[in-house]
Amino acid sequence: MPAARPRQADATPTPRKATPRPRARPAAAPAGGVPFVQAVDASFLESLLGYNARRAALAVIDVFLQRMAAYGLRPVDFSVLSLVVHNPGITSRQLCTTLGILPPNLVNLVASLQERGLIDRLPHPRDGRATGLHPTAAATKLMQKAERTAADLEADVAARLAPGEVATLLRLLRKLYAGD
Amino acid sequence: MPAARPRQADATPTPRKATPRPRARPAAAPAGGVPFVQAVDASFLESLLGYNARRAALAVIDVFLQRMAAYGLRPVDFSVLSLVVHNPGITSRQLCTTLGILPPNLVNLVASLQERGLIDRLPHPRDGRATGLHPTAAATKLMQKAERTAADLEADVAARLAPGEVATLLRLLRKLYAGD
DNA sequence: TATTGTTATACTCTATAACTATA
DNA sequence: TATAGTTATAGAGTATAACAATA
Repeated sequence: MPAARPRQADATPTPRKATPRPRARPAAAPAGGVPFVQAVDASFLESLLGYNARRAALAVIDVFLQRMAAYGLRPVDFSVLSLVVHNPGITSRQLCTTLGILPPNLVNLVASLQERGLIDRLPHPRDGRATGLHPTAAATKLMQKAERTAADLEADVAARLAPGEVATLLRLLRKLYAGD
Repeated sequence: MPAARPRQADATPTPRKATPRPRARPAAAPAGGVPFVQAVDASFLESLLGYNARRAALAVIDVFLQRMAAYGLRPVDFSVLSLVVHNPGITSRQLCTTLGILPPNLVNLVASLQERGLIDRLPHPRDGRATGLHPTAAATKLMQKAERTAADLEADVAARLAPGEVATLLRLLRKLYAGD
């Protein structure tokens, strides 16, 4: 990464003027006037996988966010707790690798869950450098409900698709990021 | 949101102790000892659409980010410029609605593109409150190459899928966020 | 020497309130 | 009054460098 990308820099003073644009395919404008847009044409963007995958992810995650608020869990909290419940003794490093979180950014997240009484931290039995993360009884109970809610949400979203399309979609999505 | 999430606070002293966990399905640990994890089980998360859609989006966008760096364009810059090129005279409001960006966050973005000589701003011919955004010749030239690069990238990603699966994937993704 | 976990820090992204000019 | 654009600002999310303890 080259740095921060300056805001006010300059490089190009932007003199270029406002070429009257003689008759260059007006978007939705009259004859020779300044064109304006009535209906936005986003067809090119909509042809891109990244654009569509991001929009779909945001739509699903938005619903996820709303329903998990009842448990005081953001998506990342849910992900971490789910992994801890299903993998008692998992280390921070393993969480980071699995979820793509950087270690410094996991510290406060885990500390917060510990303060809420959802995670116990015990010395790792094989590696003195590491700390094992263990679900408390409260966490196990909470995640039973939360994962049920997630499954319900999944069913609701699946209702937008035809039977079998959910499995197809999951399979294709996994093929996209497999190996990353 | 309750605030900043305290660092060392306390609230719950986390006494809960380390329940020896008699024989409760050890993740990968021996008999009665503290369990630890050898291979992380992420099967539940991997069954969720949101999780997979997000990972796929991030994987694709990451490649996008790398290749567009050659043009000095982040994904959002590409999206904005693409819409401006295909919709000369589009307004900030129309960009925000199409891309899901909040107006205050578009201001510096557009200003930056204008400083780079890629966008001209002209008064809207029908609405005195609005400003039409127009591509400069440099922007048109740049986006011809950038959109070609995006199409190439699309083909590379599509190589991971069988013929026809890309169309299927796009169709299913759109069904997920349709109406949002 | 390499790795785990941590602190401090900085940059980016996203969100809200409030203001102006025009419709 | 409602909308387009803007400013200022706050809050998440994400990133790097550097350190202590252990492997």
